[in-house]
Amino acid sequence: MPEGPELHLASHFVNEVCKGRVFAGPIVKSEVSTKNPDIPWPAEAYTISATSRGKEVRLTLTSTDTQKTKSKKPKPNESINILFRFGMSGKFQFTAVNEMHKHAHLNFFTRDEPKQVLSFVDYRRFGRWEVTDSWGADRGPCVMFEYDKFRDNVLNNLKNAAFNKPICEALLNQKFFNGIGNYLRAEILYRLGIPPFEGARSVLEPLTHDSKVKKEIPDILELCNILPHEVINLGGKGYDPEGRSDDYDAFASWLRCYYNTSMNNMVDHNGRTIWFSGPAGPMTPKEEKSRGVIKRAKGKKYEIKKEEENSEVVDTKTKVKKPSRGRNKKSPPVATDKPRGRKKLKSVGPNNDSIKQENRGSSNRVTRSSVKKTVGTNTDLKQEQQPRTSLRTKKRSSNTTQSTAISNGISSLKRAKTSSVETAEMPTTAPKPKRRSAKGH
DNA sequence: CGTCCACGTCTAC
DNA sequence: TAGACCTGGACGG
Repeated sequence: MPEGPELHLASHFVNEVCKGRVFAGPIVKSEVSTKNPDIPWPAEAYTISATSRGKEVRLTLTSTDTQKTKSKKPKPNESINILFRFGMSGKFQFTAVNEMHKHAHLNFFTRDEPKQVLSFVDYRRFGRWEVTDSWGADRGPCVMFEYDKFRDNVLNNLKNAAFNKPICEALLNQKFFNGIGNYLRAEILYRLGIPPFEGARSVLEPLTHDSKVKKEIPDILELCNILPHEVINLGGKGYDPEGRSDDYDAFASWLRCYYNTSMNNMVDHNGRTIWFSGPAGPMTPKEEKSRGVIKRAKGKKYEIKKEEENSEVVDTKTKVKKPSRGRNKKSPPVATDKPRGRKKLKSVGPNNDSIKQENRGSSNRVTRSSVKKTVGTNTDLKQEQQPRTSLRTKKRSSNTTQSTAISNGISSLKRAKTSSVETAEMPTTAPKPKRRSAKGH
């Protein structure tokens, strides 16, 4: 659930399910959760509410005890805050006690029967929590709900080394772009036709002398606010591959670039995949690596599209060196499978020269990928075993999806100052996912 | 059964 | 700037 919109939706979800409910008893941590702290909270009864800021969610537990106890129990109205970061897979769920998720790592139980539980579920366990009243010290203002401060923080600090990097990498720096993640950076740059490896400073510098004149096209900082709000307003849970629910289609359709096989992708200097259209830009990594993707046609059967003309390809067999640094990619958020039939892409913005579209008609969904690597020069790598490793890539593309509901660029130009979301998300219960997603072969 | 990849940080060389 | 940290789905063999 992890980018700004998902964190915000999660806090909204917590507020919805906790409304009018009283919790009680020990807050239980899972056995395997060893890196995160226990939460000592001996209240007889308490309520739970939540707020979010960028990629963090804060739960506030407030005692509803009435007696001024003598012990160390909290006094009436006394509260504590627990700050959460979701890692790659964190989310909140509210279920019956007997339906607790296998990876529920921090659990808050209701006082009344039938007992239910608010759980922080995080199967990869990259998520973290701590008892603190402050937001992450190294994180900037929220791109969604502290827009003015966010904008000032960026434009007043362009000398910072963080902006020496390509714009696509600077966008993941939470010190300045708190709430932007991998899919949002791709969508933001795509809508403006900005090459991902254009220097961050050169992209942002012009905004410092912006005339207060009203612009037709939102600039990149405005999109950092607008796009997350668009996701919030879709009515679903935001990014959630597991959530093959009906409301996920809206999100899948909203994505125009990320994981869209008709787009290009490249591994950035931090090993993360950036999806884009058009030229990569001047700060493109030396060894341009892209990830391959295999799309699965409806029925099954996939095609591979590869390319990379020059450079030699290292075949998979030849493994390559070191354990990859944990970068990875997974299955599809899935590009929207669009109604095929020629569509015209539209990318908003000024220069959308790019946008290549070779979309012809078929539609497909992205699924896994394969690998290969294109090496410019030799640099061969060596391989070792070790835990996971990998390196190599391939590329392919196809069509599909694409602009989707092209609601044309910036649909909403308004930047909500406060939350306006509605619709709770998060299934109240999650039957175990289990086996593959339908579609038997 | 082995490889790759996934919405993100963290921290050691 | 590499790994580490984790689980698991989708593929390939």
